[in-house]
Formats: sequence, C-alpha cells, structure tokens
Amino acid sequence: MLIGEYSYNIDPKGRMNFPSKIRDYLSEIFIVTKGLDNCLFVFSMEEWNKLAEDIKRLPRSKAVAMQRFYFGSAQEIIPDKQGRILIPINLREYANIEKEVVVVGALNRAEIWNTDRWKKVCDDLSAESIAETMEELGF
Amino acid sequence: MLIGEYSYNIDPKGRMNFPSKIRDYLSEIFIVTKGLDNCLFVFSMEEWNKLAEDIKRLPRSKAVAMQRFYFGSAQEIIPDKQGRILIPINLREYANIEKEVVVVGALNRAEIWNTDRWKKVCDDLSAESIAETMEELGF
DNA sequence: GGTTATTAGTGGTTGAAAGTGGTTGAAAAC
DNA sequence: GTTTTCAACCACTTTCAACCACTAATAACC
Repeated sequence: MLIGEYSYNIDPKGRMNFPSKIRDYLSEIFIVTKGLDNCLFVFSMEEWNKLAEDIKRLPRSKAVAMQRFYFGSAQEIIPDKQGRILIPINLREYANIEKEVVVVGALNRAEIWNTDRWKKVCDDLSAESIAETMEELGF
Repeated sequence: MLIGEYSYNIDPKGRMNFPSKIRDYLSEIFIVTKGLDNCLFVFSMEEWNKLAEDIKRLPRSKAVAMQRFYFGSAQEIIPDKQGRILIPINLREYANIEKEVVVVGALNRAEIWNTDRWKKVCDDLSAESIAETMEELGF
C-alpha cells in the first residue's frame, strides 16, 4: 500500500528524487500520467495495465476522452541509479511543477504535486467532512 | 502499448520528425490515414491489417463509407535514416498540419495533431467527466 | 550515547542517441 | 533537353540517460 508524504526539489536539469519506499513498492519501472486536480498520477505497471484494460472496455463515448487523457499523457519512467526520475516537460507544465515538489502515497497509486498546490489542497480538506465520513465508517 | 506526447516542427520541405519510441513500436514501415476529429491515425501494419479485416466483415451499407475513408486516405510511411517522415499533402490539409505538430500515443495507434487543435481538445476534456469515469472504474 | 556503517539524496560530467538543417543525385514531369 | 521534385545521405547540434563522486541522513552496533 502506498502511503506517506515526501518533499523534494527539482534540479536544474529537471530531475527529481523519488522516495525509495515508493520506488520499492512500484518496482523498477512505472508509469506517470496526468492526474486529477492538476497533479500527476504514478502507477505500477500492474495497476496501469488494469486501468488500460478497463479503459479499453468502456463504451466509445467515454473511452475517447479517457484514452486521450491517460494514454496521451502517460510516460514510462525508470529511475536512475540514484533513484531520480525525469518528468517530461508537458507533464511538468500540466502540474505546475518547477521547483518544490511533493510525492504523496494514495493507496494504489502515488501522486506528484506542486508543493504550494498540495498545501492548499490539504488546507481545504475540511476537518468536519473528514470527521463525518469517519463516523459513517464507524470509527 | 503506445503512449506519450511528442512535439515537433515540420521543416520547409514538409518533413517531420517522428518519435523514436513510437517508431520502435510500429517497426520500419507503417500506415497513416485520416482519423477522427481531424487528426491523423498511425497504425502498425499488424493493427492496420486487423482494421482492414474488421471493415471487410461489416455489412455492406456501413462498409462502403469506412472503406472510402480509411483505404482512400491510407499511405504507407517509411521514415528516413534520421527518423523523419513525409506526410502526403492531402493528409496534411485534412489535419490542418503546417508547422507545429504533436504526436500522441493512443494504445494501439498513434495520432498526429495540429498542435493548437490538440491543445484545444485537451482543454475541453472535462475534469469532472474524467473523475466520474475513474470512480466508475473503481480507481 | 556515541561511533560506525549503510542507505538516501544532490551535483556534475560525459558519451550515445535523438533531432535538425542542408546537399546531392536519380527519377519524374514538363 | 531542361526543370522540378523528392528520397537518400551527410554533417552538425542538442538532448538526455548513464555514470561517478560526494554529502546528508538514518540505522545498527558497541
């Protein structure tokens, strides 16, 4: 299961470190795509293939948008010996990533965020709605 | 699987570079045809033959239009030593391709777009519909 | 608790591959 | 026979992946 929050800086060459714990979970090669709310999604090959299969089976009307969104933006990523990755420029632009970056575990995927955006998202998470949902779950 | 987004300029002689990653997948020779939404489709010979078979099996009424659309516009493409391709003028006109071009991976085919058109298509992808479909898929 | 060993993270260099521009020569068109 | 076109090269530039070397942080051990 992917959990945790990790902060890094992107170096002048566009490389960013990628948390070793998440790397271990994803194995040597994985997929980065556009995600929701202008973050990037990171999938293991296994999860990615599942998603691809599901998208294939969608009715045409929904499939086209999903295909363009995910396949169009997807990139195979292989970290270098030091565990760094290089994110394609179009994805960096999409996610507003320039310098400070956060990698966040999210169950079956990881997410990459512009740090400021991430902070904002966290602030906006209303404590009440969380509490409410917890109650629904019986916790 | 064909994925990713790659940007190039068409040079004064009408040549455009073609991404090596997609070239590798398609092998030495492939097919370009008119596609949906005024883009161009790029198929591997294998996929192309499959499509041709499928079209053959259609009921006559539907087959004629499909045949005219796909076979009529199809062209075999062989990249030069540097990996560039030359797109026939009728296809360039169809897709409004003049200078800035994007090549996009889409699972079993690639698409070639006028850059501005592609941007527009991406912008029009509604975030809600993507989110909704994701939820349906259980991601 | 302090020292050492190990792993995580950062910066920089280099060489191969990807990408771009231009030239030439054969074939087709006039 | 001349001109035009275009595929096939050649040469150059840029990019980026693969290293190497170093520092910081963490874990293990005495």
